[in-house]
Amino acid sequence: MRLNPPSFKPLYQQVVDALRDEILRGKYPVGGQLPTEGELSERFSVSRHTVREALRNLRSDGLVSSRQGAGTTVARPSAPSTYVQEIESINDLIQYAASIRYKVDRSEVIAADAALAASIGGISGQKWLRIEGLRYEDNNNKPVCRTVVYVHTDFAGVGRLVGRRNSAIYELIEDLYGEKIAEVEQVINAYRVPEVVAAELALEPDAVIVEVRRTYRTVARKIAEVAVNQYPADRFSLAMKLRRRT
Amino acid sequence: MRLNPPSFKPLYQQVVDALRDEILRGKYPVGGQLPTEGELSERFSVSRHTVREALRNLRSDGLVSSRQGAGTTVARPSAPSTYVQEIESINDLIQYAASIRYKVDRSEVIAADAALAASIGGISGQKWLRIEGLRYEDNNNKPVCRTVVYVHTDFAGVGRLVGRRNSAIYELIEDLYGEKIAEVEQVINAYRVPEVVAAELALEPDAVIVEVRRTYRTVARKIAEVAVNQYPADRFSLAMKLRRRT
DNA sequence: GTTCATTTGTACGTATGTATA
DNA sequence: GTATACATACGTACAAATGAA
Repeated sequence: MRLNPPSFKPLYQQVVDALRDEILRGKYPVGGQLPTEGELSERFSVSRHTVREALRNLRSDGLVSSRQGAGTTVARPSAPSTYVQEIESINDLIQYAASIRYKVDRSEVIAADAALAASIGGISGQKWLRIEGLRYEDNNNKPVCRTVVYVHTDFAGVGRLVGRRNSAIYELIEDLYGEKIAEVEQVINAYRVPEVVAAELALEPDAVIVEVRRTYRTVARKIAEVAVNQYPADRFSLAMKLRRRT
Repeated sequence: MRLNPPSFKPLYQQVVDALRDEILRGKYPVGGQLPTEGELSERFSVSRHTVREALRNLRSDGLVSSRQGAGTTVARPSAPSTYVQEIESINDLIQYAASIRYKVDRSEVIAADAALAASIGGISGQKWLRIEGLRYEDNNNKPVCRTVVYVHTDFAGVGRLVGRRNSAIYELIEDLYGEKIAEVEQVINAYRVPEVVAAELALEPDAVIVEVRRTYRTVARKIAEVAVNQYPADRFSLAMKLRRRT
């Protein structure tokens, strides 16, 4: 197989497309070896430099992994869906958030009742800035996630920036108040969708929700923010990779 | 400023370190311009190729962003917060497993059909040792989890030890074969319980399942084992703590 | 256990294309 | 329109890790 001369894509992108397609079709099965850079260079009639640029792209998509001396192996048959969260660091949470639109529906200061206090931590009667909104994928009117964030009133000043600046709320807290987040606790649950949420997310009444709740704590272990994200289960999966210390 | 000759790091990494440090110290403020590739090349006395490799690294960390014709601008003042999974070793993943009984129901070598191959990775027709079982809490006859493990046939010898020795399957693989697990990928999904699983777990037909799938890979990125755990959602939540690296 | 061919990683040089200001 | 700066793409060479002989 050769590259298509009348294509106006860059060469390396054509190589990416060709290899991605072949991986998806099973020509190079998961766990199998890709041809060496030299072989690919010869086959596509491009320089090794161009092949390496293509492989760099595939690696950054998580499709293949290369090891010096051992070649390049296929890690996955296709790129993870856009709804998949890949978590290796908290940074990945932000990048994920950056790619989708966030629309704030309500923003108000509330006092926690007993149920909420138990749910997010803190004491009954404590005041929180509650920000509720929906997240949308580009060019799609169906929301992919419902988000309710509770911000400690000490940091309520972030309220006017949320939805404007395209950064995570915890980053706003760090920027505005200089208070560093030291620890994030993440809890995952699943349940049948409550009626009110089904309406907002345009789901069937018997749909399943995955809830990802993140509690952000400062170095003093004070809760700065609690973010509750509700995803339709059929459009969500959470992936994380754990590497052994070397 | 020049690079340090007695350093044993790759040149491009030294450039990364130098620029990262300068960005952090405010020499190049957020929103400001980095010197051009040509200038950096001259200043560090390295080729433009090496400078580009360094900038590629900074870009992938989200510190800078480049636009053709317009130069490279600083996007963030510091490396995006490096949080790490508090899970110290992969071992902590299955720590909970020790406290609950595991009963193997079936253990057999199977050939993966297309669906299974797509699901766990690997190619259609590939042979796997399939171990199916249920987990019980102490003093409770209702199972808390259904587990299906697929072990690469290279490590099929672990089959006779599973359920006898009270250790994780991946540990058995390491012990018996000396093959080290380097990486574990964990994927979480939720869905309505399939009929056959509902029966095994004694669940209502409309119950919700949380599935935690772990793929264990060797240093060569070969899949050694895939473990699929299915929990009733109402009895399950997954918590993890991410802590900022100091 | 050592050697050796293979394969990716690092690093240099050069040239041209294309978006930006 | 012109100069600038990054993007793409060719070439070469050697280093380092891997795995098999």
